[in-house]
Amino acid sequence: MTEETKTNSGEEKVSLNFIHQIIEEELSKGKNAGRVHTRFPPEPNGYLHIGHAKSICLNFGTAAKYNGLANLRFDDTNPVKEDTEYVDSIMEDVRWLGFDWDDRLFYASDYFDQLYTWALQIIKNGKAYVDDLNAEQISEYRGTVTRPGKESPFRNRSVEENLDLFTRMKNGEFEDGSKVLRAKIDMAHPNMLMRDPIMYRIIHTDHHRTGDKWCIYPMYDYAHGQSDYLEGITHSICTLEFEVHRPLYEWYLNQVAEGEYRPRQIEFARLNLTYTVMSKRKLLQLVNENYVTGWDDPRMPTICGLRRRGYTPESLRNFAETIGIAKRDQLIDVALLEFCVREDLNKRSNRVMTVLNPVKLVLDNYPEGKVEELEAINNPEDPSAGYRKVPFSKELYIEREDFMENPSGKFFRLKPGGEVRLKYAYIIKCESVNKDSEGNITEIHCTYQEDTRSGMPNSNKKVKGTLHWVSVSHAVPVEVRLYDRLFATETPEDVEEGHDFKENLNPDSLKVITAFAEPSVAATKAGDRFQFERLGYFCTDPDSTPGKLIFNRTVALKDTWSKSQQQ
RNA sequence: UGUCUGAUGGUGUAAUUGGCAACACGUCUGAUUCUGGAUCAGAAGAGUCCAGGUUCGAGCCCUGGUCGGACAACCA
Repeated sequence: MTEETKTNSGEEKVSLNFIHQIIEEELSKGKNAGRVHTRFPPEPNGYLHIGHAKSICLNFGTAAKYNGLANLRFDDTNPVKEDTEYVDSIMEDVRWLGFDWDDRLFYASDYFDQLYTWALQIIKNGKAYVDDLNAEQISEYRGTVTRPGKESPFRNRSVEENLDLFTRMKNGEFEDGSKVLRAKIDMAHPNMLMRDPIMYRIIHTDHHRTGDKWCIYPMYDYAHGQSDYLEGITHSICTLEFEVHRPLYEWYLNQVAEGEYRPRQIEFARLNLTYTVMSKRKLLQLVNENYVTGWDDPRMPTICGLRRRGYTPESLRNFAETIGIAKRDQLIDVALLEFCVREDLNKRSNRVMTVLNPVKLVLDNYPEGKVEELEAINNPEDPSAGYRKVPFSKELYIEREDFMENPSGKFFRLKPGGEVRLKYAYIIKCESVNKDSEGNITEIHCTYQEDTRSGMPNSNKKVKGTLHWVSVSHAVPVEVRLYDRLFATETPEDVEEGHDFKENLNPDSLKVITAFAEPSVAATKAGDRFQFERLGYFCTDPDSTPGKLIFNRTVALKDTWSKSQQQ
């Protein structure tokens, strides 16, 4: 918890992240007339992931905290990479996370006319020129980090010639790559980005919004700050890799902005998670090469993947709040994310009994054909969730792992001669087991004590273990997709020369099994969330149909028993 | 090598004009429990990258190092 820490007196001691400290300092000086306005500016060229969620929470959260506004703006300045498919998914994801931009939906492409006009003005001021050098030459002329660049032979064209050439670029007279508009700054600048950066390039490609109206498109650096300026953004929050861009951001602004007001760029550290990759390029590779089923594969760190996995928006927002905002590189243990979902799901999801790896258990002294409808609590954390009935009969399934023939002392589930409680039902005692020719247990035979049923006089009797179960004749076979971490190593992107991050994929990241669920799940619809008692949190997959129910494991329950067994 | 930037328990984030290094996760005890979950109580774990300096007092200020990250696309 970073933003609020309770003191003993119960008052809130406020501890601000560095961005909020900056804002409060500015506010106290009356900067921007107390206005706080942020924006989330994705390029619509891919799906949003949990790193974006951090940024969304920061931008929208900051605006909300200071009674300000947050815009959604698509940074769509490169038509060859962008598509409306992504625009739609991004809007869906931001909304799903619980944020709203009201009527403040913008596109950098909304500003193409204004940007063009400003470019003309910058040319007139002698601060930009049309360069005929090709890409290779430009890169050559730019020099290196240790060696200054040299000026292009076209750098000193007259304003008139530049104006003429730029207009003709816009009119489509030149081919892609034949000319660019560059800012005239300093070819020897220690910051490479300031060595006459490109403002416009020629791309004869239809834009997903402006169609064929333009064949010249502004570069990120030229478009971004001006877009911020046009929208009245006060704090332009971005990730650390843009730190080097800040002088350029400010340079462009100073070419066109009037008056006092300037948006301010502030950078924070992007999110890295253990056992996952976050780079768009690598995620795309996983999709294209079919290592996952798509962008919304429940193992993906994308927002749509996490949604399908069963994560809640609340858990993601809480996660973002918990990890905080700072400038040092962060590698967050994915276990913290898992903690955040469990914490949320524990409070909100109804319990249900499902047996994943069944073994048959027969109650020898229970009447043949008898069925009892036992009352089960839907959610012990939420009394208002009520009760349901679960059928109980002579033949049941329990988890194979819940029985051991020769257990160690610490095992307090079912063992020969031992007693356990069947949840909501009776205390039973193991009498014998049947095995097949290979020695595998096929049936466990038990006796039950009638007066130990939940709620009955002798039900207080103490036993160490309580098992979940499902009645064989009432069980609903369901498909369960057991998801685990996609990668087997903590930092899958760290690979030695000649190796590929995909070698670090976890071969067991998905196991599909058929399980037996209690009949109450029959009415489930996609997106429903459950706790399968003693196993974990699961949600109904969109592939699920009434005839074939499919559940995804969101995350297993915290399991100190199996952890202690592994050691 | 240039510029920018950062360094606080295992992880992440705090520490207000310099004043007992705190919170969460994780770990370990114990209590409780019809989920080996949850809940409750408690404990261990850093002396703040290093070396100097200023000061009654430095995580914070100063000087010099060390180590990490970002940047050399007509991507964003």
